[in-house]
Amino acid sequence: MAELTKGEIKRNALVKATIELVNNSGFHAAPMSKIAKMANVSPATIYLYFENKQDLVNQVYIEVKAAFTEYAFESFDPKMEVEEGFEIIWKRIADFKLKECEEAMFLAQCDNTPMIDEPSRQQGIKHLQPLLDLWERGKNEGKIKPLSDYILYAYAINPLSFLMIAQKRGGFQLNEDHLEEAYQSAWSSIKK
Amino acid sequence: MAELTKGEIKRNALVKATIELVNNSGFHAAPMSKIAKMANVSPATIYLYFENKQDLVNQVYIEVKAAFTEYAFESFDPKMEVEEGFEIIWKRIADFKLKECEEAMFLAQCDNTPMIDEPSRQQGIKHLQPLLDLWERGKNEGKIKPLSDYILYAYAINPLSFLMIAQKRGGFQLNEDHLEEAYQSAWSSIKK
DNA sequence: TAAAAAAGAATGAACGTTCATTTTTGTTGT
DNA sequence: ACAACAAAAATGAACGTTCATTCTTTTTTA
Repeated sequence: MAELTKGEIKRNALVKATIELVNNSGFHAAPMSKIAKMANVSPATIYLYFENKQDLVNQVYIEVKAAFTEYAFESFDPKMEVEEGFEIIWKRIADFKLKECEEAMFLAQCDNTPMIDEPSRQQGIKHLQPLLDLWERGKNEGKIKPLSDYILYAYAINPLSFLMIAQKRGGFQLNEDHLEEAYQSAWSSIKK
Repeated sequence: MAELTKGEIKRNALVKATIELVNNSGFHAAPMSKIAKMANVSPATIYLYFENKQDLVNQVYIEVKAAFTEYAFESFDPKMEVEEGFEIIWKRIADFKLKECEEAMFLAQCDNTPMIDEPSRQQGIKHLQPLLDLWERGKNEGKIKPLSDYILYAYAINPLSFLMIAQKRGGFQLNEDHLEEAYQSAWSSIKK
């Protein structure tokens, strides 16, 4: 297994506590003292690993985003056919949003607020490149509508965030059938 | 024209300032003192109109949501054909998100964070009923896929929020062509 | 046993909220 | 029409609290 130093363990606990507190209370009600307590650490210790609160949140965002995209592209190979590649990526993303619900919620919140500073946001976007490349190829091969990447993302990927939040908030339960329906909606809104 | 009392004017200024500050800095960096200053009002005056900061944000949310849905359904008539009704509502919503960008951004932020308390959130959802009714009818008439309202919303309406935020953040410009493409994507993902 | 990591207590700033006054408004009697 | 005045609205300063961050000391590591 991964050899984690004591420092890495503490840092991970801080990251996890930050995600949990920000998810459940929002940035404004996630004070450093609570984050420290939840991570079983002194407030002062946070400053051994992070410059300040903004830096903490930025770093958590970048790391979670990286974990998200790594998960998304894990079984994807750029040599795949466009249809297969998209399906695999889409389903991995759906998987992530359902299984790693806390992380996904955190990303959704960051992506819709001024919580994260601009450089970190840019940094987070970079990892999506393989998907954009796949779409580019799909457009060239006449398999995907020649739409802006923003529109493709809005209709093919982003709806999953909405569904995840709806699920988390109550009532609605996202089951296997729903997921297949959602995938069909996603694909049919971008396929040529 | 509307006869506004001095109090209503002040209250409106407070609402506007809240939206602007929360949009640009987030709840955590929108202190009452700044909201007051931006509304040209003393901090103490806020408490003549709102119980406390949470109440202020809740009320602003409910009011903006009400304005949003009123705008969305303005030219809609429940007796319309399903296709026409949906197109009209969709385009009004798109209009709102582009023209009343500040209000729409505020709603998007509220809908993706724990900023608003649960009762106010529920209150905000109620106004969407005409759209859900239209979908219900569309399903009965075999014109709309028999999907959960959540999924329909996720694919037909919510993508507009993503596009609006992308536009606001930079680079991407949402023009007439984009809008028509987006509408086609929206309709094709829910039509039977 | 020296250096690094961690802790808890301390600090000053900033926050939400309230308080004691002042200003504005609207009503009354003349 | 207006002076007198009570009620309402609005204010700036002040309050107690909480926050992010730092300082000093203790504990752990190597």
